[in-house]
Amino acid sequence: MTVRTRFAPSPTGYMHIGGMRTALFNWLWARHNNGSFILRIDDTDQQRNMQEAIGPILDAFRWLGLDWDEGPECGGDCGPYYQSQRRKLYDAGLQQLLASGQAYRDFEPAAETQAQREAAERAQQPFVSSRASLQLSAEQIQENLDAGTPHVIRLLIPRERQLTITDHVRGEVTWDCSLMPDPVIARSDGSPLYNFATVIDDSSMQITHVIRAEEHLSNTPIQVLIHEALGQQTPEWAHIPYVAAPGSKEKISKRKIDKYRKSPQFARLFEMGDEILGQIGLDATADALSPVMVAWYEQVGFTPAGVLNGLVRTGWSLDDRTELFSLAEMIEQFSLSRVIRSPAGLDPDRMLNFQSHWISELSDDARLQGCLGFLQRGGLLQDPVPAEAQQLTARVITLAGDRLRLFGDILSFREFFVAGEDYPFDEKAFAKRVLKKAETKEHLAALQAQLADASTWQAEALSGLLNTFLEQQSLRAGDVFPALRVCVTGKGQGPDLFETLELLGQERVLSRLTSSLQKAAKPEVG
RNA sequence: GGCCCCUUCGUCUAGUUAGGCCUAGGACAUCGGGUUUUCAUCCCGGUAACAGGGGUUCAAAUCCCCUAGGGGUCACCA
Repeated sequence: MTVRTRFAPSPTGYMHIGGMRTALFNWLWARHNNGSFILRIDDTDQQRNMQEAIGPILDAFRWLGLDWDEGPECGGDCGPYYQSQRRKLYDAGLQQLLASGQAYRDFEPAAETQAQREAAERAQQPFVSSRASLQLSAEQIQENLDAGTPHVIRLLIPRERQLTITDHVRGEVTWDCSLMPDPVIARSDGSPLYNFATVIDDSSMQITHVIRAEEHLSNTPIQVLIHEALGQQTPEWAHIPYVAAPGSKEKISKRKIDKYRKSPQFARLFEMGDEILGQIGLDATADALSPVMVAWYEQVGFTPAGVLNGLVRTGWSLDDRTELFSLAEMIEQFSLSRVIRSPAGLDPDRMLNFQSHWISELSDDARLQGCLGFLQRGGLLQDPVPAEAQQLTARVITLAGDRLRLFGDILSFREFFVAGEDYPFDEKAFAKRVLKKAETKEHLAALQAQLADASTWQAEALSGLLNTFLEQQSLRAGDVFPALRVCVTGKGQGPDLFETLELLGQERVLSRLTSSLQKAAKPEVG
């Protein structure tokens, strides 16, 4: 039998990082088995702008390169793929259960049921349905129906059952059905509830493996019972642990972003993001854009491979040594049996580490393409990027080397993209490397004269010039190089100085040196 | 509170199914050293864990029991 897995998001308008991990596991299991991956929109209770609500979700899949064989946009043999359009199927299932007596119309007022539930809770007893409506005669039921008395449809739980499932990650899990209330499967307006619609859909879409977060574990006995009542085969189950917030065991949630901002584990990631998002005109404090959302990673310049590797290694491992997985390797190696049982916290440091690895695997051109958009949005490059600006960018990227961990990091090399001095200037570094020793200014002035006379402005020649200068003046590299760097880049450290000078160009180096020396002459100003 | 799940270094994890190869391995983070004009990279090294208590056994991270802690879920949400 071909494996068919599904991911069934409700249209919320964003893609949660934990949900993405669940989707990835489903996708990997399908691909690993040469099966199909289905995307289904669980919108039984939503009535909002669908495009707006599912767009970001589909975008996240597309960005990560996770394709779906059936679902929105592409359709498929088991469509439609929106629950809101599958009402006929649900109604038929409901009729079947009603006819077979495995479900019943419950006319008990909701307030009454609620009161019973509360009473049971107060008495510290498990709550089970009163089933008062089961005592109604056929005539009474018809009268109620004719009178339009509101009622829901409940599944009749077989209370004598002990129900055991064999879960791919939890093993055997057993429930005592005598402790379960009869679940509502259709609202008083006749519309189906999640547990019921899901079962109908999983069955009619021939889903073989339901891989979902463990918060659904308690829904499983109900779903098994519905499958059985309908005479359907049950899919195989795999309840994977939810993704926890860094350094905690709590499910990561978009409602706790303020708390995460203050957590030491998360701090670095937020800082990096804020720095970048601020420069490209996005609101870094918006709840919709945080490391809880997949979109955030794209917006700050993660690569899909980095995010994917991070996700697959939270809650799953191959063995005791393999950390790096390309998408192809994940497909090859993924298995449900090696999913971890306990919740795994999202680890920002490892995310970053995987990201640095995968960005370094990219071709020069891919890195260039990734960075250009950030420079444009940051206002440092025009929209059609002029050829020479592209060349410059490519050279800055090469120079930056592994300092470029995110595409968005290119924005921290602003000094190469502006003609004037509109870039951050590290005053502390300036004070330490330039102002601290009086003679440094003289050295820089002498050096500037030589740089002004330089006829060839290339790294190699500049290296020669600078080293010769050191010899002439009997100085050490540390006496001049760091100072020169601060003067022309505003930074206390960075990539190779000679390459930096070459890329900056003679004109900018000289003018920035001039203004730095002016500044040094009157340090009290500013 | 009921039901269910989980518990190995700071973090992600290997080892638990078939007890001995585990004086518990790896990775990330961290600390120290080396390379480098600085930073980053890279190389070398260090710190650091079987939740607790009882059993069973020649032998337990691994099996059994109890306790504790953490979490999920208890809707006419999904």
